[in-house]
Amino acid sequence: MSDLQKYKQQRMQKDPDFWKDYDKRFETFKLGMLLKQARIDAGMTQEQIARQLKTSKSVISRMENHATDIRLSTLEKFAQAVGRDIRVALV
Amino acid sequence: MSDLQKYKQQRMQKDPDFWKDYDKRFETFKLGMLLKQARIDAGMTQEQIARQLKTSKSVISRMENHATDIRLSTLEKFAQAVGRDIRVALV
DNA sequence: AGCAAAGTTAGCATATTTGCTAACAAAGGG
DNA sequence: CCCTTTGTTAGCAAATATGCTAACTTTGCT
Repeated sequence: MSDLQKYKQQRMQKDPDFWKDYDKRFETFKLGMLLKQARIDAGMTQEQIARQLKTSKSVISRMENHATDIRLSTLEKFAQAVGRDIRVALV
Repeated sequence: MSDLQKYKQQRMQKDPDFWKDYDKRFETFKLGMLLKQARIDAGMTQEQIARQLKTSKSVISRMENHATDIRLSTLEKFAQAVGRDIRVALV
């Protein structure tokens, strides 16, 4: 089962009304998953990322889960911590 | 990592002050140009964009010139105003 | 089961963007 | 030139992300 499916199942059980706002939150969710996947691909824990960004692991967790919006600079810092770079384009 | 990035890293250690805000300024510049170009390509004035975003033209000008940082939601709104969409990726 | 590492969340303080107004500058047409 | 449109900038208020602490939960391991 994919991470996406696992996430949905767990979230539905805890928060049955979640599906109502699902579409609204989907973009946020996708970004969080992108970050989480990048971190896992780099084989790092949230705390390791946090140390690189000189912040605390709670900040990282929020970025991956609850962030409603995010600044480009924050995204950039996260990317560098996992040894990558961001690309933003208008398509 | 590109040669430019390597050079900057080495140079940054020797000369921290000069390169202090280099990345930030350069990214801002690039982003501003991207937005401005997108607007011009769409054949729109800053005021037209502003009306779509329900804000004032000064906000648009600042985005294109002086914005030091920007939120993804803001970028997204701008993109929609010029009939496009943003794509953000970790590369 | 018990323990430790990893991850989540809430509440509050701080930092920064964003929104707004108003004045000014630049560019172009009559 | 004069006038209009377009673009720029500063300063302030409001909205929002970010930073931090601390408690809690989950996961994996022995």
